[in-house]
Amino acid sequence: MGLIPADRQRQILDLIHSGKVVQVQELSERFNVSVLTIRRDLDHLAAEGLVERTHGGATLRRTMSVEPAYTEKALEFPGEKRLIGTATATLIAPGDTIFINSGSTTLEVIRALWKHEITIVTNNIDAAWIANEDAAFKLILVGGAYRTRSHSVSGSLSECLIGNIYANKAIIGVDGFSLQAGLTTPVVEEADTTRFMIERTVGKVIVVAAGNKIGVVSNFRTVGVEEIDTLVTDSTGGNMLSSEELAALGIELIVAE
Amino acid sequence: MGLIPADRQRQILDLIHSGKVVQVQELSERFNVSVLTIRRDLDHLAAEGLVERTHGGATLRRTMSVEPAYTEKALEFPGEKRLIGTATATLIAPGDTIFINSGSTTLEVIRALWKHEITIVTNNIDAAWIANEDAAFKLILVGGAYRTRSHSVSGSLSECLIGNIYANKAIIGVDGFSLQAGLTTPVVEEADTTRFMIERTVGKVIVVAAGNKIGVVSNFRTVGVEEIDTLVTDSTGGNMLSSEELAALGIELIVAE
DNA sequence: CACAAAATGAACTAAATTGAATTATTTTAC
DNA sequence: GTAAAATAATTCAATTTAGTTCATTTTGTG
Repeated sequence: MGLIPADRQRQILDLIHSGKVVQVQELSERFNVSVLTIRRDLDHLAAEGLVERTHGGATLRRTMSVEPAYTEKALEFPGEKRLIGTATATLIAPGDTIFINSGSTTLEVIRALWKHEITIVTNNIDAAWIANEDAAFKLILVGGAYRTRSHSVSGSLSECLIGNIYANKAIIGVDGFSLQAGLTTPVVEEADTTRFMIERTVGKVIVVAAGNKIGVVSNFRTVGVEEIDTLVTDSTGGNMLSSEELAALGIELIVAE
Repeated sequence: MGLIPADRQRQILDLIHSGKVVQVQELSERFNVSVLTIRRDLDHLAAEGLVERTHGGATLRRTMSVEPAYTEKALEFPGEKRLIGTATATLIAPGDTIFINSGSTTLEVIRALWKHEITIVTNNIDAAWIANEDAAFKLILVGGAYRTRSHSVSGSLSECLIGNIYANKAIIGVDGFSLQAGLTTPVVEEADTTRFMIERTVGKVIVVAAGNKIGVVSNFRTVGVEEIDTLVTDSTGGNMLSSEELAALGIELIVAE
């Protein structure tokens, strides 16, 4: 009865994304299939790089050498991202022109900004779905080569448009935030575009990062932490960093909760 | 009492959009047709990139979990536009780099091109929904100010990116096509962007227009008919124009049916 | 009306999924 | 450290689903 493999695997993925560490035994009872079937499901998901297999179950993937598919990431920590979005929106003043790079966290910031009378310049194509006729902000999309995995554009073609704009704030999402290694992402084009945005920003550079990004180092460096003015994170991230240490680097810490 | 295939497939698509996963068995009972027919329906939808087939059913494409309401919206003459899209796709060769402007008809062309190994440069942001990991084309989105109404970008910022590209074909959708007034649209920025695309095209300029656009004159002129090499329209449009008259202007007429 | 094209379903073969039994491996307990 | 328990890998048979080919029905067109 009941479920086809695709459906079962989707539900398992949802469980993992909602924070749980799933166990083979447990899943076997929940779906009324043998442990063998569950094991094969998890192997299948692991082969696609969606989860990380462990003994007795599976967890969220921890290494980030390949760019995760956008929709997988968007489901991680939705509550925290929304809080970060709301907190970040309070830093924005009417009339601002803001660079925002791609990522699910920065998309939440854009969502929180929808009644602000500002100009948003972004390479996050999903911003277009938030900009409807009721949105108060003006949206300028950066052009360039479209990458399916991140729903964003980047590359050298992007720079000719960004080069025509000076913003007075930048909101930057990252895959890794480390005091030693700085801001890092798994895709070199994304790093280039983000760096170029930061260069063209005359005001504050605000980094938004959920707790699972803090202390992480991905493949390509965007800029060092010295370029950063403000870090907005969640309580998990706040516990991993000290306000004093950041203040010494000239970074203001904001914990969204 | 049957449903025509297109209708059934549309309902299946709706089910997938609301419930994420459908099963062949289940659908077979619901629509009172054999599992074989359902399988063929799902294959058909999968061939168009609308769903992802799995064992026992089909799921939403993982790369586009939030489809914009826009595509659900009942379009005018969806059948004719799809025919025009398919007919236009046959004019495109592997390796081509193509400018495509915005509009629902050109979006259908992009949909028909999803398995072509080409480079598409467009200001139609909805193209991002068609470009998923299975799409064969490379997508370059033009940047610029986003207009909610048309889901497109245009304006002076667009031109710096277009100015870096020479395409060997252009596919142009219009709001009005008239032998006297040329190509016209209701938005001046859109006219500018389209004109700039045509200027940067070294090969054929292909206009796609459903029959209801033929003989219509809108507010702003893009270019005159002398700039056009090919017109693709439906049977309604074909009846309103004579091949000979167009040939005298150097325009090839293609009627999609 | 005749004809071509598409849609549908039946019969059959191929492939994938599933679970049981068995053996190997890792983890846990002592 | 070793033994016991749990988890994983392997092989195999049963079941379900998918792919193929063909005949029948429906639809569209001149």
